[in-house]
Amino acid sequence: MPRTSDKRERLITAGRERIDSKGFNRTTLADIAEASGVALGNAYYYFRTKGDLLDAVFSAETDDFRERIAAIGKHGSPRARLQAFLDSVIDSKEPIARYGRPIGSLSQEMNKSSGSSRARANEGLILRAQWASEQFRAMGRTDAQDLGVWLIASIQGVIFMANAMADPDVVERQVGQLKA
Amino acid sequence: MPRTSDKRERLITAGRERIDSKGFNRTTLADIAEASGVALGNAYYYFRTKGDLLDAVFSAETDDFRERIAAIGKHGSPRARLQAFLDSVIDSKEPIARYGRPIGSLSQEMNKSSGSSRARANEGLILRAQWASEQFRAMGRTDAQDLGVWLIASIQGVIFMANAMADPDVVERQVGQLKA
DNA sequence: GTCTATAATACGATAGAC
DNA sequence: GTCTATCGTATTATAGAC
Repeated sequence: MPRTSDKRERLITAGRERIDSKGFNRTTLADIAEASGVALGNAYYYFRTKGDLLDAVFSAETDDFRERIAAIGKHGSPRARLQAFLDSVIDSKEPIARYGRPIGSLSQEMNKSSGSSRARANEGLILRAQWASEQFRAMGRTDAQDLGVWLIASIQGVIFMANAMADPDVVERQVGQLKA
Repeated sequence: MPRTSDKRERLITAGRERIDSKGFNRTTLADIAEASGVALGNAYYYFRTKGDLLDAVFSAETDDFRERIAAIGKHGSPRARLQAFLDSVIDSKEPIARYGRPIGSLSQEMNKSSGSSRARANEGLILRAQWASEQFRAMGRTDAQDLGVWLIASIQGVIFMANAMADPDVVERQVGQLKA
């Protein structure tokens, strides 16, 4: 018996994948547990409720985004950073068209299960907008705030349409336009 | 005993309102039935399954959109028509920021309950994009198709952000920008 | 067509042995 | 820490009287 196990992490990873593709409400704990190779009852050793697991999923997603912008931070100019960010969106065009699930869209789905989840989901979106606004500000734009919100909104919208049209190229063409 | 009753329609209207505000998965049939003043069991006389009711809700929403563009059609120029459409979005900024529920966002929530629902939800989005593309085409734009998709994507994205930020003015400012 | 039960099921959560 | 079994409850859906 190992003193430490990676089950907690496996649950988060599997939860993230299932929730991304099916949505929170339609993803059951049994589902996540099975995908993780963890017994249903055992999952409750790691998370007191389903909502707690969701919170962990959101935190993991936010951490990932922070890592992404940290990596992007190496690019010299704010403009290059924004473009690198858009490139990273294009890179995931296939899963986007298939699942159509920007992390933020989850925020609309929840409310009841865990009071903090909605805030946590929105946090991801707002964090992105803040980061984008910073880049625009560094570019000397006076309307940086609105521009940041606009950029993230546009990406969310494109993801949405690409999913509705089931066409990954929509991501590429539209985000390509955004870069200009 | 009336030969015809408006219960079917009442169920659709109530369903639409509840689903708009709470989402499909968290809206129960008992909930809709009560709001309609229809007994739970009786609802099944009108709709064989919950998914069937959802389909009817989507059809109603699509019909509404067709009416809206028919009314807008009176405006002389395609440009004026597009602007009238954006105005209609701004007009509903409060419910948008509160519920954050563009009809299209439902498409991500469903799949299981009724196979056709997802297609039906996407249909609403695609219809909008087609209409917008037509206007751009009438304006002589060669990239009309992409522009139409872009416009609808932008609106969806803005609605999204406005909801995340719980700020109706985001709708007004961002859609105002789109008009330019 | 409409109603009041109630069946059937799905799912979150817990109990308790190991 | 992990497992199997099960409880409690919410919700879709049906049965059957009127």
